[in-house]
Amino acid sequence: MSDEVPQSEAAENPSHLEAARREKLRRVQELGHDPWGQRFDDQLPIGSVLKLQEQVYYENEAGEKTPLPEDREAYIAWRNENRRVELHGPKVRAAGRIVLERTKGKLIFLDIMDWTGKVQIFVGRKQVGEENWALAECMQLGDIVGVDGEFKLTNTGEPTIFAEKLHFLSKSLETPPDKYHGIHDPEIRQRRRYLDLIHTDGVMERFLRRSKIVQSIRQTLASESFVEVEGPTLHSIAGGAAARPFTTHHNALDMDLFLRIALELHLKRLLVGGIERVYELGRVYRNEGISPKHNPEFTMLEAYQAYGDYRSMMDLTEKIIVNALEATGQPLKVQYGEHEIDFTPPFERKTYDELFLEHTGVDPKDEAAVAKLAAEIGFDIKGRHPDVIKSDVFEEKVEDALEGPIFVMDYPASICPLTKRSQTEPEIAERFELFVKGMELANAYTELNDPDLQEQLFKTQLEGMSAEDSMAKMDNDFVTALRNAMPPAGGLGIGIDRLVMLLTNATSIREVILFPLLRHEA
RNA sequence: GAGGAUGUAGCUCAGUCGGUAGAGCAACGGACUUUUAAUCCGUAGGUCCAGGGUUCGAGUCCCUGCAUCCUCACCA
Repeated sequence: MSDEVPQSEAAENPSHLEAARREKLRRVQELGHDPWGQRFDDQLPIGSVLKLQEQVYYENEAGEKTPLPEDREAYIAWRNENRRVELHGPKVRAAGRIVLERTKGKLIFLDIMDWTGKVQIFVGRKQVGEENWALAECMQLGDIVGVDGEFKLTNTGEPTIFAEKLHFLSKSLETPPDKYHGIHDPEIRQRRRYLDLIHTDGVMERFLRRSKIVQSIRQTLASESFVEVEGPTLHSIAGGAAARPFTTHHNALDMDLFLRIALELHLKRLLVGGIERVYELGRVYRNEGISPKHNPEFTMLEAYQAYGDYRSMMDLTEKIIVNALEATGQPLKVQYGEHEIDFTPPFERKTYDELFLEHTGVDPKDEAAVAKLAAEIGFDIKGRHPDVIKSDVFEEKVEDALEGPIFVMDYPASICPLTKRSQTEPEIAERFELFVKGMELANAYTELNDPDLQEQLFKTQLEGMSAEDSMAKMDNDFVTALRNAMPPAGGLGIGIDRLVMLLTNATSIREVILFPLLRHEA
């Protein structure tokens, strides 16, 4: 490196904390080591290292290999009586980030952490020699280092790798957060998720668990012969749900486009095309408010099964959730905040009307009574469709009260423009929503496959409902697809982030999304 | 979009009635060969979120803006 190499602004004008770190970096280079490290083979995950503890032994007076007292107290007592006895343990190589450092004279204790665990490293000046000692003196909190050594116990019974050779793997130029308190500022936790993953207990576990849940869902669907596909995220008509879309533009085609708000309409086209069990697990985008339960981009599962109906989707929903619990090593009754959620199947199943009556005391079929109740709550009822009014009351009085898990079945048909009507009661749509802790977790229909009715419903804008609030957006291309015969089918949507919230005991959706949307930094 | 809370050293936080900016951790120098949030001695580190106002004097009081969190609204 010559002096003419341009340096970053930070390098030219470092804080005293950074200057100290750059000085250590320089000394690592002086010692002939690469501060940014090299490929490091054959290292054992720290979690696996810790499992080797039972292999630690000593030789008794007869020269026989003897295991150590298992109990830590007993070991310490034994050790105090037998300080001179040499311990033997397996040779290991490990790598990780330094999260704690204690120096004691010519000793350095480092705690290094990888994504499987944390282990202590003992560096004794006499034991490792001057070269390694000099390198160890350059190691700071936040640096990533490797070690070769013998895995055994200290006098206090701490499982420890006794360093024989040290490796510098990557230098941190930034000072890590408080080693005891970590990061409390939720803004830093979200903007700099890497620090959160390192320093906040449970964060790594939660995101690894999210991955396991998603993996399990794919397995469950595969075992039911569903095929995963990828539909377009750029739509010319943002249909399939009631939400405001994000808008964007394609320059070469000079074409306004929307980011998808649902997966539905393209998956149903594939049902027409003969992919009889099809699903997509992907991101959708809704230009709506942000809350502990809402992020502008979130992950959705939608699955469609030819020749099924909404009842088939209830069974599938239960399977997906129960398997996800099993895959993450959880019981069917999970703790969520102060409460317990019992996911033991079958989940409770009740109709919309039953629940309406139960929670309001008003007969849902009595339009006048429902309207009166809505007016009492404070809803504007003028010029609005009776079912829209009923739906408002339902959301206000019933949904939040549903502890669940409960399948709410049979919605008013007029608010479900993509759903097949009940054969016996045409004013009822074969639709369910799964509620848990007042949160809508899943939504499913017997899919409407009558192209004429679909076209008619797309045209019908319910009174008092804005275009954005309506799921009914004319999509001629989709209607044309239906004209080619879509098999009768069940369809299911599950909000993956919310499922992960429930299965990882998170109260905010931002705790289960790695990089939630934030405004520009102040 | 509305209301409330918060914003001080790299991190976690104090800061009284408006009167020269504080601690712990981290950093730097030193002591210590089985420590573990190690300990002890010493040193350094600040655009008090930003801008304006009141005042002899503002981290503190007032106004505006920005960001985060919470509640509500919209939504899944």
